[in-house]
Amino acid sequence: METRKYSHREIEAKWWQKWRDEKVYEVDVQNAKKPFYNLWMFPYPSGARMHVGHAYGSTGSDVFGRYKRMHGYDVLQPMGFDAFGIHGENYAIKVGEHPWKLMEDLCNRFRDEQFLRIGHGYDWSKEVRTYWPQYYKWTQWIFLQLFKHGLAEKKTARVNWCPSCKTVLADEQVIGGACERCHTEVEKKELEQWFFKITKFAQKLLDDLDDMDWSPHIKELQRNWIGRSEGAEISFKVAGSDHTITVFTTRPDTLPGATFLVLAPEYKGLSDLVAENKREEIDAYVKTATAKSTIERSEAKEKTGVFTGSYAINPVTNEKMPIWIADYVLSDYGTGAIMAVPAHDERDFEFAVKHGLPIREVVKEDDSYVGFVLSEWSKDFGAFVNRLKDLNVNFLELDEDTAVFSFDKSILKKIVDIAKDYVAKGSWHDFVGSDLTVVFEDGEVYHVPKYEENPKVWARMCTLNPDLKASFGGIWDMLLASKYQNYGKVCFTGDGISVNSELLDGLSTADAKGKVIDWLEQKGLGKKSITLKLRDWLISRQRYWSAPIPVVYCDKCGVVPVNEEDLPVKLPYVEDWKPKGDGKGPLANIPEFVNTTCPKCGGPAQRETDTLDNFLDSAWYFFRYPFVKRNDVPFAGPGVNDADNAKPDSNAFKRWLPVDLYLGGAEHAVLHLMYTRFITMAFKEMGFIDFDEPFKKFFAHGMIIKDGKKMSKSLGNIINPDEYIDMVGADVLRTYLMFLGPLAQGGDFSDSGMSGIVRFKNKIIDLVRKSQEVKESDKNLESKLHKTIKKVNDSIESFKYNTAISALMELSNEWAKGQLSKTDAEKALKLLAPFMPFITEELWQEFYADKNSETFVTIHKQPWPEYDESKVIEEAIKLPVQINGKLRATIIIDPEVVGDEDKIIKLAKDNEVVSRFLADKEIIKTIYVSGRILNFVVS
RNA sequence: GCCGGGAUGGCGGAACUGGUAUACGCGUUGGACUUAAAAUCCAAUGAGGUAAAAUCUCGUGCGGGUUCGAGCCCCGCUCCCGGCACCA
Repeated sequence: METRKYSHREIEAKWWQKWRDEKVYEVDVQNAKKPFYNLWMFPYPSGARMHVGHAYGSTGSDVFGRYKRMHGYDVLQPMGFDAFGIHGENYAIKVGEHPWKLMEDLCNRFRDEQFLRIGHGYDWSKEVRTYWPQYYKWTQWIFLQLFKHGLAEKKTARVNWCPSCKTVLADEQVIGGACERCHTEVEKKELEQWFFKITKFAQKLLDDLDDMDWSPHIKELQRNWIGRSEGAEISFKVAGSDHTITVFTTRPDTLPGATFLVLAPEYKGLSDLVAENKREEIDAYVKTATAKSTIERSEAKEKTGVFTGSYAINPVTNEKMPIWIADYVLSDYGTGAIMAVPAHDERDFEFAVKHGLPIREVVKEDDSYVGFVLSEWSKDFGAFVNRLKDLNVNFLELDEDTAVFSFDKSILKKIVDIAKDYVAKGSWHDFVGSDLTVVFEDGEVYHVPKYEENPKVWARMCTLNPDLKASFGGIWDMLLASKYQNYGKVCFTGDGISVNSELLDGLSTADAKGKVIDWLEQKGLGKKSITLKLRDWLISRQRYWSAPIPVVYCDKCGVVPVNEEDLPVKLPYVEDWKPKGDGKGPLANIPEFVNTTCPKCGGPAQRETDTLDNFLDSAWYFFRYPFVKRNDVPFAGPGVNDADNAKPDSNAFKRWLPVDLYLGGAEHAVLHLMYTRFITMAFKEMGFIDFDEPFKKFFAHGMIIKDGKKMSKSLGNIINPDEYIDMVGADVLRTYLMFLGPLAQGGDFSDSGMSGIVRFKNKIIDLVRKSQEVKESDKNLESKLHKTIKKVNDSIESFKYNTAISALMELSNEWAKGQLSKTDAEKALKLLAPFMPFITEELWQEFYADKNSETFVTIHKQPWPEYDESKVIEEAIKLPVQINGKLRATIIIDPEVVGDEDKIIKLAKDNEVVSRFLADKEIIKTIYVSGRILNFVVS
């Protein structure tokens, strides 16, 4: 057959232009009948081109959108650019261009040279760019709403300062003590800044997660980030003064074991507690400690600290507790002060050992959980050793009363069984070896690693059990001589039974916590309390390329918000926009911007010169897309604009939110995704919307790496999708990327596998062409087609596009050997359309489109093929036959007799191989799983 | 250290609810076509075993367990990836 040439360059350009000109993917938000909001995280341009990672995620989203569109949904797939803010500005500094011009150029290029060519069904008529004034006007409007509702406030706090980016950062934007953008180590500074009160919603942010249809690991990351800890606040009286010190602890049950208090060097009110003769020493310590960075502090090998000279009183024991300051206590978690319980906290323990502070044990490990050797080893000892010798157990006798064993873990079970005999006989209560400690309690087996690896456990065992210490004197002495000697003292951090605690004695940790909290509440000394790691969202930035915070400072009226009708507060175009690092934003140097009049009294006033964190821009952009044409409201919802509700179209508007499906990278789990949830909750609280969560479903796609490493500019291993689009076409690149593995997993980019996709594409072209004259499909091939429809449906819906593609490849392999009718070939073509939008359009237009149609009709809006179970032929089943679980034969059975167990057993027994294996054997049991497997259990 | 996720041929990965492990693709080898190459097509391809076979043995990171039967479930490890990290 003569084959027409399909140049991917030609046809791909032809179709994306056609789609654009015919507005194929534009959605009428007001009149859409079946809305589906399909969102992918818009990118931020921080380089010259998009890389293949963007192509991967966006294709993953587009495939789903196309699938839904062919199911008759009005799929809104908008796109825009998160081009305001620090990442773009840093790039502008690097290339030495003004961000206004640079961002406009970059975004145009991303859109026109990359996104359009890759064949995504984006509705560009709803494009959003966060730096456009018509967009950031509403970002500022949101700030004003939060301010008016008490969700934004200006306060002084110790904040993160990035010396390289020359701005403050939110906690979420500090990764491992370094700036999220430039990886410079951040400093802590005490500054007055604007915050959003995200902590107000902490509990809701946590609770909602339980029922949300989000990738589970993302939910877990958010839970960890919120970091909820339940415990108690306890107040301690300072001896000889009116002061009290309040601490937070998750272990109020250990209060009787608290032997000293430790305050952070930044503790407020510290100077009131310092004894005169200690003042100099303390000042010096505070000075060195605060000069250290967070990283330096956490990496300190030794726990340093200084005694203040003051004492607090332990309310349970009435003993004096020295008050120390030490930099291992963090000022910005809890109350900045702790009660130290060295017996049950490793850090306190280390500190106590170093500074010679008392250690009081108040929790004992529950004996019913771990027990030790109690009885005489001599009893049945020799017999036991003999039995172990047969098992290759290394036996080492330290002295006549002390025995150490080592053995391979593989024989643990056998040793346990032997030892159990002795336990059963009453000879021993437990069994201990040097490799393992095996404890039987109600048949349970516990296991403790080698003492060299876990000396703490051994030290604890010996301390808690004097008998053990006596019988293992050798090991005990070795421990004391070793580097682990510090652990010779008890430091048990788990739950157990309270001891030495008077009112709590004998209670389990959980009960003791409850009881001590009741006791404290009665005495007015404390209460149940919850502490979070999550802190309020710091939104001030001392940078140029962002939306100015819309407030002014008036000498008379104080902090005054800008009137809504005066928005946007425009970011002035200036030549000198680079950050100075003086703690003020570049806007502070522009008098025309700074000097204004007070919106309230009309008097002279100064504008706020900090700008908004760009994460606010992206925290609400999905609200804007459907309503981007509306300049009167940011988005439509019940409370946004009452007048709007009077319009007949308002309901149509509202149907688009929340977003049906959001796809994006996991790297935004605690930044962007937490902020979007907060803003949505704030909108709800302010009455603008009537739902709590922004996305019905969120799916995290994986990352594309190169040779096992992240793609990065510094490694120079960034893959540009453009060259592949040139070389093999967007259809092949898309399908190749989706074929790498499940979408959640990402993949390692290597172009070696791409040739398989090229072959597959060419094969489909040939097959569709050859089917044009075929009137009727082969029955078995039609059956395969319908199985494929089902498989493709299931695979796409669970984002396992790789298996959808492999199912289509299987179909093509069989199709090459048989005939599909012209109509069935169209079905196959449609199944491929989400992956290869261009070639499927080309073929469909050539062979299937109505040439007389006046309007343009596209394959991408054709109905998706229906799965017809009646077309699926039940083929003869190859039934595996096992004997004792081993495959011995497969028998071919008619699908009609699948349910007839007796007949199948007979058939199996007639099989030559089976009968050979069954000869002379007694069948004990026969297991038949209908149509799946037949297993004979024989003697 | 803590919390997640993972480990399957030479490679990327399949495998329904515990039921024939390695689908699909790449690569490799051999063959056809060709003057030749590319492209295309056909065949083989987990390891061992054998003259060749075989439903002969072994095989889903390691050691155990449950089960007629385990890649999948349970217990204990190792390694890799991601996140958090002196968070009381």
